Amino acid sequence: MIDIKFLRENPDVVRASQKARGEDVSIIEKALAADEVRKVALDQFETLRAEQNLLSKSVATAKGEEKAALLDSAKTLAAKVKEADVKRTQCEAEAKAFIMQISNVIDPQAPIGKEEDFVVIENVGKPRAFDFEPKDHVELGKLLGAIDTERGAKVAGSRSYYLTGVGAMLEFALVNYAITSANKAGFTPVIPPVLVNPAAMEGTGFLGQAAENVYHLEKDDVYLVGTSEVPLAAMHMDEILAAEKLPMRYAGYSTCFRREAGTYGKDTRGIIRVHQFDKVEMFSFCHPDQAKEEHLRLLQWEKDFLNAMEIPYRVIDVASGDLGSSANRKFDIEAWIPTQDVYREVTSTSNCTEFQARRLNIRFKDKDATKAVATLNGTLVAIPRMIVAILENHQNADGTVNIPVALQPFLGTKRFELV
RNA sequence: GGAGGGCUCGCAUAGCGGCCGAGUGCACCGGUCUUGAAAACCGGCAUACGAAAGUAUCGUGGGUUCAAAUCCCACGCCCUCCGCCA
Repeated sequence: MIDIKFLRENPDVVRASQKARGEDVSIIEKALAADEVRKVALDQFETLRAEQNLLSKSVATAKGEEKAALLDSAKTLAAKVKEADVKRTQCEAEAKAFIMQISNVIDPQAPIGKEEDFVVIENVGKPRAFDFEPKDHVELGKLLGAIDTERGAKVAGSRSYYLTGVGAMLEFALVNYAITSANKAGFTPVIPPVLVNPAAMEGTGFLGQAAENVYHLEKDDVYLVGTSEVPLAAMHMDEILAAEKLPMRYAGYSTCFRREAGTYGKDTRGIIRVHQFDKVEMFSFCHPDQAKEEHLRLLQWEKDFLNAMEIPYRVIDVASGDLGSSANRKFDIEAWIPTQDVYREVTSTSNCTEFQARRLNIRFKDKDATKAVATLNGTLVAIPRMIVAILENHQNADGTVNIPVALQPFLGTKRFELV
């Protein structure tokens, strides 16, 4: 949710932001108008209510006929108050509905444009030159006994898979390495709930346009999270955090569930796009003035991870049109996938400034006031995509795969052998 | 799944339908006193919107009433017991 005061004072900035995102600009006039109507309705209600409170008090002390007369006028006033109250509630809901539709104001430094208008910030490492025909991760996964997509489909449908043998071990190694390094960097490791209530989902902004990609368990009205960002952000919902404790950083390990609606035919082979996967996610609550720096720190931790995995990648500054509604800037890291001959997104970090915290009502006390904190998130490792990158980039001609040095202690070997 | 009990300002509690946005204790902050501290004493201590007046908030939502923390209904959460269970 954007700051209504900011909107009132800087409608042009918000308008420009909406436009850059390719989103509805007219919503701003509607929101401002509805806000005016809301204020009038609120004022009318409050005036009547004040009158009623006053009158009610005099009823208490009055006696006899005087009391009867007062009661009479109090009754008619009560009806008016009720009417005004209904109207106020209505106007408030309308105004809020408009305001909630407005996305976060983009960072002026974010590139303007559509999905393809991202800016490459840097390239790290060089795509490997193979002196043999590289196999894709599906084939390698079979040879190593690591990935079984056929049985995944048999048992759970498309976009499902089994990680077996070294595939399962590789997940444990990746998670261990990720959590261990995050812990060293000062993150509190967290295993959050993956089944959350509507308030958590709504507050983190996943019930808007993103709703169709979320699994909902109707009978119990709970949701399966698509990322641990949801339970991590909602962890401090309705709390006032101690200013001196900021930034508060958490590394959450959880399963993520995604319906992948509307992606038929996209990445159907392998485990690039799946309904269920595990992920270690970084989440930070920080002072709004620190958000930009914190965002770069999250990006650096992501790069450290990719570097440790010895995988060539590039960092892109995501264009305005491709930002999530809560983010004001987003950096993606894309790993080189040899058999696709392209860079594919493996991690992503977003600066949500105070946008998300305002919805979730997460604040801190400043000298002069209680204000919303800034929230930021970033992927440390999303398992399937990292497995794809490792298998494909570190494969040998015979189908064996070399293990990055950083993971060797967790796996007790330097190479995955054929089964 | 069944049976009970509870949800009030950081914590613990008080609260007759009007004098309750709400008392008390603890904690916390400021001051007096003290070489310093403790104790004692004095004062301050919920949040949001608003320039202010004011309005709203006693788990949440509805209802009764001129008037609800207080009465009624529904839901949520917590606790205890029984059943089931990794």
